[in-house]
Amino acid sequence: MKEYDHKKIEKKWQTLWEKNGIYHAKDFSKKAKYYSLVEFPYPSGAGLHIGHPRSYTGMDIISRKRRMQGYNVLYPIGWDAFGLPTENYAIKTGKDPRIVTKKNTDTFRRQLKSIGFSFDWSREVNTTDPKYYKWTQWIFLQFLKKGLAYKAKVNINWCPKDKTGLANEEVIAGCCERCGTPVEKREKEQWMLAITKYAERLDKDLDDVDYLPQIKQSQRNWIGKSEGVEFEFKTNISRNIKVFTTRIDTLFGVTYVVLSPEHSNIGEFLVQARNMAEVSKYVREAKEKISKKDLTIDKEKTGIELKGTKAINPANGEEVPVWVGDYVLADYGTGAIMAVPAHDERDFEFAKKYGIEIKQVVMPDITDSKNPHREGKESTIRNTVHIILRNPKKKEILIQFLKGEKWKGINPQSFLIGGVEKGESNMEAASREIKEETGYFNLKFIEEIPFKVQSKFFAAHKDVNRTITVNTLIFNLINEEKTEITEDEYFTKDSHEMKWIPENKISETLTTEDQQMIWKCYQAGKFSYSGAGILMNSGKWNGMDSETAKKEIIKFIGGKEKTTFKLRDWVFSRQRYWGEPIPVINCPDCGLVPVPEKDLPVLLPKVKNYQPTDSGESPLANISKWVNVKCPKCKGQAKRETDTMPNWAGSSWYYLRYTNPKNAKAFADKKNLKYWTPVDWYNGGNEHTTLHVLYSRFWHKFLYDLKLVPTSEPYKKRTSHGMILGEGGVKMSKSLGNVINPDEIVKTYGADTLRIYEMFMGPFSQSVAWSTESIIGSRRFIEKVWRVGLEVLKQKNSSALLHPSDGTFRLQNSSVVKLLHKTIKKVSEDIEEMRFNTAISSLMILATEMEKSEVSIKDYKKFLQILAPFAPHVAEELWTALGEKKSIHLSAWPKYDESLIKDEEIKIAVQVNGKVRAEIMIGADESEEEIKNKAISSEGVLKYIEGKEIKKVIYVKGRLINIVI
RNA sequence: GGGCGAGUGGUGUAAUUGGUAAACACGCCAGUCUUAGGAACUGGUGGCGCAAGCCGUGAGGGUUCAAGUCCCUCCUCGCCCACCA
Repeated sequence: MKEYDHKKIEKKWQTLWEKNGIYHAKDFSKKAKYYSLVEFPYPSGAGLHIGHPRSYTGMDIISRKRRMQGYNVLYPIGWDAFGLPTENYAIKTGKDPRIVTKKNTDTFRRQLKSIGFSFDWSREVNTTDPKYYKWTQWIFLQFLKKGLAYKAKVNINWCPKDKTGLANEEVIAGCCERCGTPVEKREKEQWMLAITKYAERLDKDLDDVDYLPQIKQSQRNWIGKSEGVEFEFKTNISRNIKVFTTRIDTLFGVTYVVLSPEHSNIGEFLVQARNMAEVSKYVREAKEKISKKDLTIDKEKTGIELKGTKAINPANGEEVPVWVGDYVLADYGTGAIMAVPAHDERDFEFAKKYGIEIKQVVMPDITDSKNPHREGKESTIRNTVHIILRNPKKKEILIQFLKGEKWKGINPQSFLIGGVEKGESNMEAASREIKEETGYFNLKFIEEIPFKVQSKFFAAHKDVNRTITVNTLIFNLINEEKTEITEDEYFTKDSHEMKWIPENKISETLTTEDQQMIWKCYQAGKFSYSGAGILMNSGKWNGMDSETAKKEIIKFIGGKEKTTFKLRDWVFSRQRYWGEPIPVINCPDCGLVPVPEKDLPVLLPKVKNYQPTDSGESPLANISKWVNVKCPKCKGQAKRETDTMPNWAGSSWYYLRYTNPKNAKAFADKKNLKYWTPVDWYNGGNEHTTLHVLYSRFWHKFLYDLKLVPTSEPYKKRTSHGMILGEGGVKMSKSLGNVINPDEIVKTYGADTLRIYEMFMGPFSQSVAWSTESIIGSRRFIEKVWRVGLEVLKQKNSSALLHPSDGTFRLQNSSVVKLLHKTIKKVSEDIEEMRFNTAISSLMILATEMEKSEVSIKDYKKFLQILAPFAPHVAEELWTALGEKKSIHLSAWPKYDESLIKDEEIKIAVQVNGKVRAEIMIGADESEEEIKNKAISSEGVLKYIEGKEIKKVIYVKGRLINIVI
């Protein structure tokens, strides 16, 4: 053994590990099981992305550590191989996607193996394998049986470029997630999965899983649960209007009702309107606009009144006008709303635009600091400006500026330059200073300018923290050393709305006045208030708080309490070739007939042309031999369903298949599922938290209800990793030419270096920019480990240096041993928290120390063991060179010795008034008194405290001493 | 507009959760080795200052013996969602 030759070593061990099957998970082993999972990759033609190994190494480290801790670990891998890129490639080249997929998975497999992941390759799955998708189809049939898969004519999101329907989740800002083309709305018959039936549970059960808080939050937001009331407005025409609201307490403030242009019964309403022609025209145009969903168009709300139609408020019998407006969504709630402009910002905007009445019915509680008031609209209020200046140089500029003409109308009330004097509040100091400097203080100008009322106003003065903040605009001007501002600068929308926010944290006296002003503005209808409060103008409910009033009013009008969700049913069909065929037969007599289970899988036939059709049918529709079948029920002529499933289908249950991948009788045997599920730890990309994770939780719950899986949740714990960006922090992309090929890195630096580098480059959950320049550091570290290994080997071969009794090296340095045990502790803990970067840094420190001093074989081996999950090849090589026969990855994770972690002598810092002046050494069991005395009399400190009175001495155990004089 | 998160050396970042800011690594500088270049190793490397020392975690303020960390105001950036009644 001489040179560190990564190529030789890595190849050798990868082959041996595979041959010995050391990473194979054993079904039903008596050991405790541990199921760690990473998202299986989509095998694209570009090969493995440099980001893949990040997630995989992270979970590999955890899996390896678990094995060493004695668990029976399942760490599987497979291919999520159905999908558009492969299909598009097939269209372009005419190659069979099966062949393309085979080629791609071969590449991916080779690449993954070259990095030395401890996957159990014997359990590899592939979603495009008929033996796999047979069960995807089978699960679909169960959905169908339970009525959760259904066909419906829906307005779907249609991508004109990919020529396929998209789920809401696949539409990003109105564009196709894959190709960025603006999405159109098309009415089509589609297969749907009723995920909304599970919305409540998908939301609630998040309480019981260990997901990162952000992940839970975004799932919750996506599900979008909100509790409210559904009730009807009677009208003077033949049809009532059903609405949904979460703010029934504002019912008396309803001044109009709005229907969505896409409301299902819009036709009946418009024919009865006096201005029918106009309304129909509006509805047509609005629909058009919505269908384009072009987000570059301004989002101003538009609408038209249905002349002659009146809705009757069930609370007080008042008649209010009925409108059609494009800000009301057809597919949320009932497609119609009660509009309360005084208490809803959108209604407010609309009412202002069309001159509809605004009626306040909720009084904000302006003394309640916890008032959840959100935001208001433009209003007017006296402007006060408060300034603190620390820099005396800027003072002159400010004073000049204040004296300028432009500023005359809006004199600041106060500003502060030198700081607060004893016994003076900031306000007082400011008053004094401005008076001294400008003489302006006694002048009180009141100018009304628009501003945006903010919640802080209502919360204002409870917590009197007398901070006075610089008005940003002035501050900027001062910083730029200007003495004038132009008309434009002053009157830009920006400076008013964003910057002229009057200070709210000033004093009790001011805020009270402000509050009165706000109240006046509010009553004058200058802004809307959407928080809770006390009811007014609401008949017998006056004086009641919002929450109680809600309950009472529901009772009174007989509304139905209802929970709605933003989550929509899942559009499950795609008019594409490369997906699982939906196993259904359309019979003219029997209707939709499921393919009998014994006939599964419905194989995806070979076609000549993969091009999707403009009519929106899958290329499968052209294969008459495949399409035309006998109806399983009546044996008559029938046709196969030609839609395929989206690629989320196969990935919704793949983790179940790993437990029993070759089972031909079921998607997995119950015994296997019982042993292995749930997944103990699942790591994946952030982008999948609202799609894949939610979908698979839905499938899992469904299977749980059928008693086919033993747990109600699939994943016990979910974490996510950050992306790897290109050099300089931009996205890695072909067009930018900054894509890193993992093969190259493995070739020149080795798999261990790549693994160490990817784990060391930054916090695991955060995005980090790739830097080829920096990799060398990780390589140097491994070489250092190697050098130390060679030294240790020399010891082994010269027994003269060893104690015959226990084989420890004679010259062993006790501080290295201590460091080793500290490092074992730190690495063990860091791995659990996925703080791989700091774990590696402590391994680096230890390696450096070991190189400097002597280390025993025994201790060096412990070091190798904690290094092994990170750099498995080099650790294994050195481990065996030291005479071990069994793989290091099957050895027991080292324990640290508690007694070796404690230091007898600690270095602590001595501060005087918070500044470090000296360092002293103290014994671990010295008393506080002794330590304090030592600190006070230490050199370095004396000159600072000489002749001063010591007020206080603070001792922080094992850290520092602060002497206050 | 809403939600989540983040601002620390030339760079990636660390900081025992309020206790010596910059650990570890890249880069850079110097030295050793080398015909040379490179590699490797050793040392140095926040700013100002000859020095003692002072300043320093996006800006300003507050609380504290002590603030990167807590509180308030503001600015900037990233991600996700976006008329969800």
